Amino acid sequence: MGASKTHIFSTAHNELAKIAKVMAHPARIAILEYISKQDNCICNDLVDVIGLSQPTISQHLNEIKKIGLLRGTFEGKNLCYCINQERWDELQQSFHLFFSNINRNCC
Amino acid sequence: MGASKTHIFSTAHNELAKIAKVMAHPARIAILEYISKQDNCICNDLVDVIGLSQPTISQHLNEIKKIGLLRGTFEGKNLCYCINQERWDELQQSFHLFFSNINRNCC
DNA sequence: ATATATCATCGTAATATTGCAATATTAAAT
DNA sequence: ATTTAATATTGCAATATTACGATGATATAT
Repeated sequence: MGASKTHIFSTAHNELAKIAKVMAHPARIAILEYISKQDNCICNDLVDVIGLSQPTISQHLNEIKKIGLLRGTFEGKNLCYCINQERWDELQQSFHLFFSNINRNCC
Repeated sequence: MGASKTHIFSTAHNELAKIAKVMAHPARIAILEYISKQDNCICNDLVDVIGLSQPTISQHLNEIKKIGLLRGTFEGKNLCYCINQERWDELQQSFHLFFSNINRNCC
């Protein structure tokens, strides 16, 4: 085995799990936090800030990009990107809904 | 490699990543949602509800337990548990803080 | 006491993730 | 055109995760 049986779960459950998976690594949390606090788009300082190799940072950025959290140009020299705020708000709302939906009468 | 370099990240980043990791699987999202919506503690219906084998469900429950999200007794027959609401609120707050901390002046 | 039901643990196979060195690609600068 | 700087891709090794069958432990029912 080793692969998740995604087909037996609802789209909503798979979606939230996918988002959580991106956040399930301290490097990606650190990257997201760093970018989200910047005044401007950032370019080439993440490798120094985070402390992982350039290929590893690049891979982590790609995971973050996959769920639509980054805006910017991704070609050539001086890649410049920042948080996609609409998407950011969507994710925040997804987690909020998940955690809000609890039955306080239990136990 | 294969293992995360947790030592180079802050405790806060590692903590949030650890929580997200638990949520990074649709089965665990489904389990958490199901339990959190119940009126009473649940016992032996998760295997049927989720659709994974009993050992697999047991493992997922253990992951959820590790971050303190479950309350109840865990030995013998008729295991009975529900959501630890204090911890639930803590996690909600953690995600809320993470997503709130964004600089809206960028780009 | 024995059987039954429920949950945990062990062992194992399949797959995914993490990380980096080496290399490739891209665009600007000289 | 060549060099240089920034990012992406490839390939690989180490480790982690997912899933389940088999088995073990525990408590209730008969």
